[in-house]
Amino acid sequence: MSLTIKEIAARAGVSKSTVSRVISGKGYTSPEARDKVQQIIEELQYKPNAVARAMVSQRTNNIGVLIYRRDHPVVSHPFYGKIVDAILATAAGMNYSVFVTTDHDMSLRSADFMMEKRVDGLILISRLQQNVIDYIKNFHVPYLMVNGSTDDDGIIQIVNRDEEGGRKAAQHLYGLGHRRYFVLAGPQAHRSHFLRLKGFRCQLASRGIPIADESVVYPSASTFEEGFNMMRRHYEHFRAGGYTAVFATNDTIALGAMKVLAERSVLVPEQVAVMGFDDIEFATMLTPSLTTIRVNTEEMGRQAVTMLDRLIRQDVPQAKLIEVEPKLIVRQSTATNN
Amino acid sequence: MSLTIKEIAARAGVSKSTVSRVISGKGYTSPEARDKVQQIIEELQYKPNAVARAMVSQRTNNIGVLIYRRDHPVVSHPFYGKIVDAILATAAGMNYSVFVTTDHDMSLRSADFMMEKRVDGLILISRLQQNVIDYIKNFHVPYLMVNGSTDDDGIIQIVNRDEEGGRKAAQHLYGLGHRRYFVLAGPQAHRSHFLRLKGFRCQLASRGIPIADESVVYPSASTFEEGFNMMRRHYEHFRAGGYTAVFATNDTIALGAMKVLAERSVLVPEQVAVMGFDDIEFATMLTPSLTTIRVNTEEMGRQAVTMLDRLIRQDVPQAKLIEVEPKLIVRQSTATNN
DNA sequence: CTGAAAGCGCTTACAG
DNA sequence: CTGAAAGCGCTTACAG
Repeated sequence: MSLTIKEIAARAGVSKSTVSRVISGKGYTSPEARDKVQQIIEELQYKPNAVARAMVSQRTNNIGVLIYRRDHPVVSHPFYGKIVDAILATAAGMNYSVFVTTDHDMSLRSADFMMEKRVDGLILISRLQQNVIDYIKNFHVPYLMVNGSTDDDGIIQIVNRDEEGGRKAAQHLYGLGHRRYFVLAGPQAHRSHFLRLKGFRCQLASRGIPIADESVVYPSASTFEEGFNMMRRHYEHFRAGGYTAVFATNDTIALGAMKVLAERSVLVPEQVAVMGFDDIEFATMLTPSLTTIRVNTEEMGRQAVTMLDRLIRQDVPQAKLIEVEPKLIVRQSTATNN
Repeated sequence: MSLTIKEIAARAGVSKSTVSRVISGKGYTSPEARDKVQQIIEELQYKPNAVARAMVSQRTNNIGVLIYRRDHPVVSHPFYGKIVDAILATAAGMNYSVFVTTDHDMSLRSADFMMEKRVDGLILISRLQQNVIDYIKNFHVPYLMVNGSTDDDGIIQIVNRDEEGGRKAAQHLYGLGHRRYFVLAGPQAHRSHFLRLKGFRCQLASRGIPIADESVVYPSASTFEEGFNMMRRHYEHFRAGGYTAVFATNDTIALGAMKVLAERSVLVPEQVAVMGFDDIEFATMLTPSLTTIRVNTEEMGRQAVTMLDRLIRQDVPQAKLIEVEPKLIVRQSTATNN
């Protein structure tokens, strides 16, 4: 059927071994043999069968990306999608192909998939269940976690400095003169949301402005709908509280809150300043555009693939935790009028 | 290293053949042998090596997704990302793993990747260069195109009924009483944008309202930035024209235009109604939320995988063109005040 | 510098 | 019902 090395060898009048050598560039080959073989390969557009290669080399040059999302799409997720994009770009540059798998329910099935496919390594994104992690550990594949949340500290992680990001957000709002802050904090079981809130609070506390518990509400998911619902539910309380600034632990929650403010004709930023976290693409599109803390997703994706490649090549990195730096992005939602 | 069938066979005291039979469920095996083997497999968490299986079965159970985007991220693309998500979901249900590849430059390299990996089939998304298609044709892999744009009519395509969608958009605006329409039409080389504009125009022409050429501007890319820039550039012309409705051939262009209107304090929908096309996730999030024509991306993804699977299994479908139905989604940006 | 042989981990006829 | 053998398409020592 498909062209094989045997066919190439026959046409070139050499052995399979020789063809293999010219393809890999390893071992000696006479210039004549080499030219002849290369010409035929070119002519017939022969591509070595990667499956066969993987069979003998015990390397597939594939990596797997496993994302856990309970109820939401994943690749089109405005934040995780960016990480996946960065992974794809870096992986392509390093000659890895990538399997993308998502998992809604019992995550073992999709993990199995990966194990059977014999990927060289695995990138876990977001909050994986511990049982999935334990399961993966049983096999020999190297793996690491991006923006994860786990108690398992044996695991290499690529994360954003979320606590510092929270501090930057607080510092920005504080610098604008705000003193009453209303916070929408996503699921605290997730490392990111927890640390963002913590950093935000700590920074303000250090300025002598502790955030009261009544000023913080907790959307049960980091989604637009939840941000919207929680802001609606607590709107009266919010208005009564004299808050001049809203901080949400991610952009989509912030967008949900802004939608409620728009409904109520509350002007942003004139009456209330709003900040999010992540810097998703939409943040620039709405009016007013959203001030946020940008997570360097490109760097995270790049580090993930680079580190995984090292793990695969047994060049074990020392660091268990790789952190990327967040950055304040000021836009209209916190602009001062002038 | 890794557990092999040989090891399982040894432990169970049977031959590799028998182990293979109990795993595949094909051929006869005595209940005793079966139980014993299954127990050991369970105990050791043995997973058959998919690479070896692919080697002999000549089937990888992998499919590849190849997306072309000149300068933009791809997986996080608000529209294509949704299609990819639908593909992932359907593929998982049919026991395919999926490689996702994007391609910025010369697209042959990433296509090569796929050919070497020996995917069982390929899904091409968006506008691929003809040379890539020609290249892919050279190999034996089945492939089809989703939301594509090609002159090549030998190719199986899954598309949205874009022309009809354009008509529906026109019908909606017409029904609201609008008579002066300003249109931002994305790259006309792309089938979707071309047909959406065409449908829109035809529908109105049939109502006796031809759209003059001066009422149509052409963003050079289907992006927010281009929508924004073009609306800005033509703003004076737009104001002078007495337009009461804006139609953009996709949502992100519409969002760009809306941003300009917001800047100029033009009220949507009170002064100007705005419609997009696609129904990206963000359409619901901004205020006013965007009225649009929803493309059934789930159905497209599902059809793509289902059809590709049939191609792979040689169950060749007759239809060259599979169309999915668009749907009008009315939101705030065209709401009538009441 | 080159070819024959063995082997990667499976599956699939084919004997028995 | 079961096992030995061949083979999928490569690569890698090993002789020559």
